[in-house]
Amino acid sequence: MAQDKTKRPETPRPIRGTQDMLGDSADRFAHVVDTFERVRKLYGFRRIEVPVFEATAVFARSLGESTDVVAKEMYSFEDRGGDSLTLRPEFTAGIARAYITEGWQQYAPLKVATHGPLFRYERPQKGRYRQFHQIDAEIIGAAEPLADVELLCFADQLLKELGINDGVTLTLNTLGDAQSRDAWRAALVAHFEGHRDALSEDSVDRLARNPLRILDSKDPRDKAVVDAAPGIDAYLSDEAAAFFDKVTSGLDAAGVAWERNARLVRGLDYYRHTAFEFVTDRLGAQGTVLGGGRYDGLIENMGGPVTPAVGWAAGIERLGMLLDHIQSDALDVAFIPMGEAAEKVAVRILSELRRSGLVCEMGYRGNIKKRMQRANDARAKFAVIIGDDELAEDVAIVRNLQTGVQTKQPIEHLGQIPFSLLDGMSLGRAVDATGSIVDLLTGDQAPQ
RNA sequence: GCGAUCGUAGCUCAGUUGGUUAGAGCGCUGGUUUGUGGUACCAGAGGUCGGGGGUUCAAGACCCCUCGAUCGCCCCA
Repeated sequence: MAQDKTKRPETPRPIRGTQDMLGDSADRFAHVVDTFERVRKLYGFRRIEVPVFEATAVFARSLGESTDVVAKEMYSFEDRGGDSLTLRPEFTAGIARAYITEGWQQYAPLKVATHGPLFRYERPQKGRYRQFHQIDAEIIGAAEPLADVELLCFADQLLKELGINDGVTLTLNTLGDAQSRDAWRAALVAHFEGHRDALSEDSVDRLARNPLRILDSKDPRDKAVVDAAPGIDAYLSDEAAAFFDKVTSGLDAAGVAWERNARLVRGLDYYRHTAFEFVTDRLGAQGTVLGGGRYDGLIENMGGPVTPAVGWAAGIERLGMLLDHIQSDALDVAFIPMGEAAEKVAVRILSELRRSGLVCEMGYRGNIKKRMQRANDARAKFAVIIGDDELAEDVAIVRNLQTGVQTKQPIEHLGQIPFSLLDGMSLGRAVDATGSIVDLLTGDQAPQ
C-alpha cells in the first residue's frame, strides 16, 4: 500500500557515460559488429581477444608517462594487492603487450581484429561515452606499405557495406620516418614561436605541451597561422616520400577514394608514416568515424623487439548512429496455442521448425487477442493457432498475417511442408493421398 | 576541470502574468468481439512535477543550493 513507498529501496543510478541498449540502438550496434566480423574474414584478419584491464604501465608506457591523458583520463584503480590497474582506453597497447608476452612474433606479419568495450574518464557528449565500444584491426610485424593499403581497403569496404560511405571521406597524411618527423616538428615549433602573439591562449599552451596539435585547433584565431605553417613534404626523406607514394598509388589501384590532409597529425612520438581518418560532418563535434595509422615505434617502446605495425579503430556507437535505417529481424511463425494440451503440441512443432532454421516464437501468456497483437507487432509472417477444437480434429489454423487468409492444416504437415505451400489452401492428409503432392490438395480453400 | 541549455505519467511533451482537484498523444490493462492481429470507438490504471531549502495567502512555474541529463570547450590514445 501507500506506506510501502517509503520503504522502497533506492535504485542505484547508472554510471555517468554508460548506456543501456534495447531496440533500435542495440540493433544498430549488432549490425555494425556483424558486418565487421564478416568483412574482417574477407581480408584474412584473425579474431583475437585481449583483457579488458591491464597493468596501468601498459597504457602509461604507450602514451608517454607525462601526458595529462594518463593522469586524468584513464579509469585506473588499485586492486587488493596494491597494484595499479587500468580499464583499457584503447586496443593497441594491450594487443602490443600480448604480441610481446605471448610470443605472437612467430606469426608475423600478423593480421588481427577484435572488438569490445573501452573506458575513458571523460565528460560524455554526442557520440562520446565513458564506456564505449570499438572495432579494431591491426597488422603487426609488417613494414611494407602494402599493409597500410590492405588495412585501408578493409576500412573502406566496411564503411561501404555499412552504407555510410556517403558523406564520409578518407583523409590521409604522412608523418614520415623518425628523422622527417623530427625535422618537421622543429620547423613547426619555430614557425609558431614566431607568431606566438597571433595564437589563441589554448594554442600557446599547446606550443609547450604538444605543438603538432595546434594544426587541428578549432579556434578561428589560429587559422591564419596554421594555414601558413610549413607542410611536412619539404622535410620528408626520400624513403619516407617513396613509402607514402606506394600507399597512395596502392589506394588508387584498389579504387579507394582519398584526400590529402597535410594538417592531419598524431600527438604521440611512436607514430610514423601513414596517419588517416575517415571523417564526417554528421556527428557534431566528433567528426572522426574511423582512425588509425602506423606505429612503428610502439612495441619497441614497450620493451619488445623493433616491430613495425599499423592499425585502426572505429567507434561502434558512432558507426551505428550513421546507419540509415535498421529493421529488426522479422518473425517467420508465431505460435498461438490455447490451453495446456495445445501448448504441448505447439512446443513440439516449435522445436522442429526452429531446428529446421525458421524464426519462431511462442508467447508465455495472454488471451488469443493479445497473442495475435504480439505476433503482429513482431511482424510475424504466419500465425499458427491451436485450440481444443483444432486438437479434436488434429489440425492447426495457419493464418497469413499479411493477407489475412487462414486455412486448417493437418498438424503432421507443420514442420514437414514449407509454409509457402500451407499458405491459403487446405491440404488433405497424407494417408488419403496416393503419393503425389497434388493429391493432397482438397479444394477446401475458403478462408474462415 | 570549464560553459550553455534542460529535468512534469513507462516514453515524447503541453501546462497562460504564480491561483481550486496537474493534462494530451503513444504505450499498458479491460471492453465493443467470453477463439482472431493490423483500423476504429469506449473505459481504466499510472504522477514524491529530479531532490532540499526559501519567497508568498497561494509555487510545476519565482530565488538559492544540490543531483542528473544533453550539447559544447579542454583532451582525444
